[in-house]
Amino acid sequence: MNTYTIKEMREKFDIPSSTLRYYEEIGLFPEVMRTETNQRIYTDEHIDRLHAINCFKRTGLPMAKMHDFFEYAENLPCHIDDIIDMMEDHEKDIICQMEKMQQDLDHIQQKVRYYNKIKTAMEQGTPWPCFEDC
Amino acid sequence: MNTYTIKEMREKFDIPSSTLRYYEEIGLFPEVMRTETNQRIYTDEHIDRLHAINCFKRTGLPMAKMHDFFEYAENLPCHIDDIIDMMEDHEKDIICQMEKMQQDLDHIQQKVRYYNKIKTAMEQGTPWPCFEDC
DNA sequence: TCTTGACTTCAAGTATACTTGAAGTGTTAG
DNA sequence: CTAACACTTCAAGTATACTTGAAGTCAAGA
Repeated sequence: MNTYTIKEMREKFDIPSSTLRYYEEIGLFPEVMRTETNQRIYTDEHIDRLHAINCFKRTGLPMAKMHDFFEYAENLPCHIDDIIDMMEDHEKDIICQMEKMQQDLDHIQQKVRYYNKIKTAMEQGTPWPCFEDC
Repeated sequence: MNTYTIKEMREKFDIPSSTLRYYEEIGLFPEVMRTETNQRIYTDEHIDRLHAINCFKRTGLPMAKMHDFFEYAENLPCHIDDIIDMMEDHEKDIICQMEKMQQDLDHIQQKVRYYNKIKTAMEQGTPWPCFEDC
């Protein structure tokens, strides 16, 4: 099993050490071992956990729910239905977010086209397009 | 031009009135007119603005940048390049978010499959699958 | 050995985006 | 006409997710 210092962790994930200590403090991390001089030693388990946290974070799962998730995962026999429900709900939520995100992207691209047309019109002195033209 | 009370606005967008007042306070809204008794009157311009704010918000554009955007849009001849840059950057950012979101969705779907396999194994008393099986 | 820098704890501070409360004015149904 | 409720302002409070600072310990090179 590989081990990592806090420096290696922060460099691997490009996050401040304070964030790693914070995640530990709020109980998002499995127990972190220490050297004889009290410095943190992380393992591959922490690497996996941090990947999961980042995935959940990017997809908008609040930390309180991540906390529940990791608790369920540590006691699967009692919480198999809870964890499945949570993940299926989150899956639906992400799909919903992606659909909205696609629509929002369409709107932004429409704006890009519109303002580029205006720029062209400004440079050539032709009349301004209206927004509906896009 | 249609007009709307604060009640109509909050029902149309399903947001609290306080949010509408807040957006106005921080300058995200065009001037809001009042009745003789000082109550706010919104117009279609505010409807459009609120749609834009929601689109920007969902795609992670901070309010400070929305503020700049609306300022640029009100003075296009000076800021046509700024507004195009901002929208093209935001477009790239959204595309990047969508790619990550798709990967994150894959991970979540993998978890859903994995925990469902475990549930089946639990019910049938067969050995637990390992995570790599998914 | 000294000094520079990294680590530690713990408490307090910050950023973003609102939300709530108090105190007052206006509006409407019975 | 009064009760109940919606609106107003302004200041202060809240939630989430960290970040920073102070004070101290530890480590490694000149």
